[in-house]
Amino acid sequence: MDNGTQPEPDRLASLDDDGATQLAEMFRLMGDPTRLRIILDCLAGPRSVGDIAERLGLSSSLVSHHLRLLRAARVMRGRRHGKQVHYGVADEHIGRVFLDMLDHVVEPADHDVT
Amino acid sequence: MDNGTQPEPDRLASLDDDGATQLAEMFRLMGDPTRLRIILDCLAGPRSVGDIAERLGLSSSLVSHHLRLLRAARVMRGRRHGKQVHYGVADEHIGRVFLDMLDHVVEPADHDVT
DNA sequence: TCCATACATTAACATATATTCAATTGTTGT
DNA sequence: ACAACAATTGAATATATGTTAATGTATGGA
Repeated sequence: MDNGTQPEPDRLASLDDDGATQLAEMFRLMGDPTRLRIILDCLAGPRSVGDIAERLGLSSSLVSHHLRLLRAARVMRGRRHGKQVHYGVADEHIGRVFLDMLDHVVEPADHDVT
Repeated sequence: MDNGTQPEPDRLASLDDDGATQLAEMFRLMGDPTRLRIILDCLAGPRSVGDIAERLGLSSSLVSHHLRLLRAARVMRGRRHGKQVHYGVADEHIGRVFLDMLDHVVEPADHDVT
């Protein structure tokens, strides 16, 4: 493994500061354990707020607060089904992001600093 | 587009709370605009702290501070070259994560809530 | 060895964010 | 219309986080 100079497409290099901020906003949303657990729970399929709350041991209020943020950022989507609102992940890119990140986390150490 | 029930591998569903926290930690690191810009700048190739600072218009101190966090999380790696330390992205998964997220951000709206 | 450079670390401060509790809105069934 | 359940919202607070500035530590040259 060389880890050389230009291994990735340069769509990223061409990102202006504004685009970077937008990206960061997304990552920030997933950077909270509670929110992440909510997302992960819904990856398997749409769930109601109450269900999520119960399964994860959180208050409905808290779940709803987080979902509002995720909704606003189009990470998740809600649909009414009778009394309940079922939430699911907005698109498949989101799932990919998690899988790649998971690969990174799992990856063996191999880091010497200096 | 159906956005159905099980579109993603279930490696994610099998994540325990601890794994979720670990993932979240990674995302949190990328959730800061300054840090993200630092990472993006280094995606094209290893750079010294001073270079990064100058190119992004930040103080060396600030850059160093952020790099320490990124180093600790194995997102970035540093190598001494004489007086300077050149930083680069730790592995290629990281680059992928950005690209997928970029796709998500770019994706057209298509969201109706309720 | 002495000095200047390049980076790292620490501590202090300001800001932002997650969480809880209470009140409210919306929906279904009687 | 009323009661019961579900979800949302708002305000208050505790905690966490980013940023800055000051100090410390290696490195390379004279």
